[in-house]
Amino acid sequence: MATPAKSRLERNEVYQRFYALVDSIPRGRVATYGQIAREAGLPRHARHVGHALRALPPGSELPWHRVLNAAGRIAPRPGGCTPEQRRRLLAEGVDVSPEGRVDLARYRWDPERA
DNA sequence: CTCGTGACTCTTG
DNA sequence: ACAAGAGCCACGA
Repeated sequence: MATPAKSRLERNEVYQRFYALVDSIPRGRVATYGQIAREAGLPRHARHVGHALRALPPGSELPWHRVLNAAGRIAPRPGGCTPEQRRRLLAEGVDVSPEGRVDLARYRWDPERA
């Protein structure tokens, strides 16, 4: 068997942890995929955060738009919802360049600091 | 199970 | 600042 049931359950738990972390990003702040993975106790699992967010239903309440890549850019994705992510961030007071770049030094969420 | 792909990241040049 | 290569590992065919 390539995928034991136990692994699937664990994956689900990991996803829930990612969702909880993303959900705790304050309004007007942003975080990176790698950062979320680290906070979840899984360093170098940045891609898994991407997978988790990709599996999110369209009408989700989760603030997925507050998650950017390590370069402080809106992650390009096949869906084509990138413009909407930029729009949502702007609506929260996050300055996003037309190219989708955000100043992480200014907007990065620091769980320790608040 | 193998293989290709990817909402990633880091290091080099 | 950008491009290329390597590392990482789950997902879907």
